[in-house]
Amino acid sequence: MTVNSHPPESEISEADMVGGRGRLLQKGQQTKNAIVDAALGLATQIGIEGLSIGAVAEVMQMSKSGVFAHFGSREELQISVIREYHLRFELEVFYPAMQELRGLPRLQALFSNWMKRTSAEIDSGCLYISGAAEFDDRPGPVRDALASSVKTWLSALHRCVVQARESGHLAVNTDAAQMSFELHGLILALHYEARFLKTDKSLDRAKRGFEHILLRYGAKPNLKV
Amino acid sequence: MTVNSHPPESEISEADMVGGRGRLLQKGQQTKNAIVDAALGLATQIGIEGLSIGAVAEVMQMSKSGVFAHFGSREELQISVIREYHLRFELEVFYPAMQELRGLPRLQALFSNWMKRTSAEIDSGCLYISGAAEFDDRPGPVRDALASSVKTWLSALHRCVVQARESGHLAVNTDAAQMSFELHGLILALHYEARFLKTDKSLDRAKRGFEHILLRYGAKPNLKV
DNA sequence: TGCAAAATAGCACGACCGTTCTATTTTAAA
DNA sequence: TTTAAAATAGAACGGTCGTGCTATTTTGCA
Repeated sequence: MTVNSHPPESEISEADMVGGRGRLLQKGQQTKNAIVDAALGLATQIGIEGLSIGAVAEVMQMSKSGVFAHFGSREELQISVIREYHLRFELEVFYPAMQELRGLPRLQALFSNWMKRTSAEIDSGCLYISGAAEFDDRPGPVRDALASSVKTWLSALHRCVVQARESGHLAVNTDAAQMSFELHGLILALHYEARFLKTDKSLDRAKRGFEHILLRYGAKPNLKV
Repeated sequence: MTVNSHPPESEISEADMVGGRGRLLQKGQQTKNAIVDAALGLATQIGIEGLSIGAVAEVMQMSKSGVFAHFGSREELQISVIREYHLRFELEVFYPAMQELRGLPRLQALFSNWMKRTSAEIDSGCLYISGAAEFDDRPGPVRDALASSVKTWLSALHRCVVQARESGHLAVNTDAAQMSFELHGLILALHYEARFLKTDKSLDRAKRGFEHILLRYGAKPNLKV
């Protein structure tokens, strides 16, 4: 087999083979990425705490020790999964919204993307929500990584609300922290009722709740939702 | 030792010794109640799924098989814990609110009790919330018991909103399901931010959110919160 | 092509899990 | 007080877990 020939049975996609600066990744890094990807898929189903190296190894068709060697501990694997989730959340929810105009349009895009991500993936829950329930009483580095990611995201949301107020899109006396809290609640209710209770129309409820909150904080209803 | 003498080292309280109709409970039933109590304490900390017979046995200072014999399976223990939680939730949140006048006063009491229960217990989370995250992808009798309890409670909330509307305390066009959804979101956000993120002022945020929702649905602001 | 280094497999260990079986103790009624 | 039943303990089983150790294979560079 020559150097640049394609390995015939590789399940690794092209995208996994190039790093941030276009350099070809070593085999080990590719595998590690694939493991994290598989582990994330498992974690969104059975939870971060339920994540086991054996289960990941089975999905990867690797030995336990082979998987283990990439992380050195289960905790490090869990943290890697959280970091990966953070990246995807940014990519799917945050960055696209940044394309929108500062202020209300951006806030609407942010919330809309957030809702989509929360409700659309039927078979994979939100790690930020399930993880919070699992680790609210369990101190340690996993909890820290999780809380740090969540806080980063909630701060971004808060900042977006402040910008909307300062752009004149919301009432000048808008309490940004209060509004963020209420928005967060809508997402949590959407996740709870759609995913656990299987209530239909939950997405519509969240959308209408969003409109109610916008009205309360003085948004001009001249923009589409 | 005579028949009616107090066992000197018993940790079982007087209340555990009488059943619903005042009949003295058999020893086995007392022990079972104590086990469920201990298991509930554990479950609120480490989750229903994390609940292990060995851990319960250690708390109870009993053997694993001794604990096991009362339930026949771990699943049955988990379901017993959920049922006990349901009873306490009713006792603490639902029944006291039923003392209030039908309509807005009762709705306010219901939500206030709910908030208190959600936020006050710092070291013990809400089983309905943590359980939802654990079992949203895991079918089976435990999930069914959990979902059934939650639905019972949410139905009671919904009914209370309908009564408030029909009593003229809320706007006639109030969408009770929508309002319930939004109230649920506030509680979830309170739980998330107070318990996981340790954000202070979360209780105030929930209270203010409640006022916002009341205003939106046309409640006369003539009643204390 | 050869060779050091990286990646992976295989195995074993101790710990905990739920569960079963059997023996022992405790209870409650006769 | 006797006695059958209920409650509990103890040991053991097969399973999975995370992790360490030691081979073996694979990789990538000189």
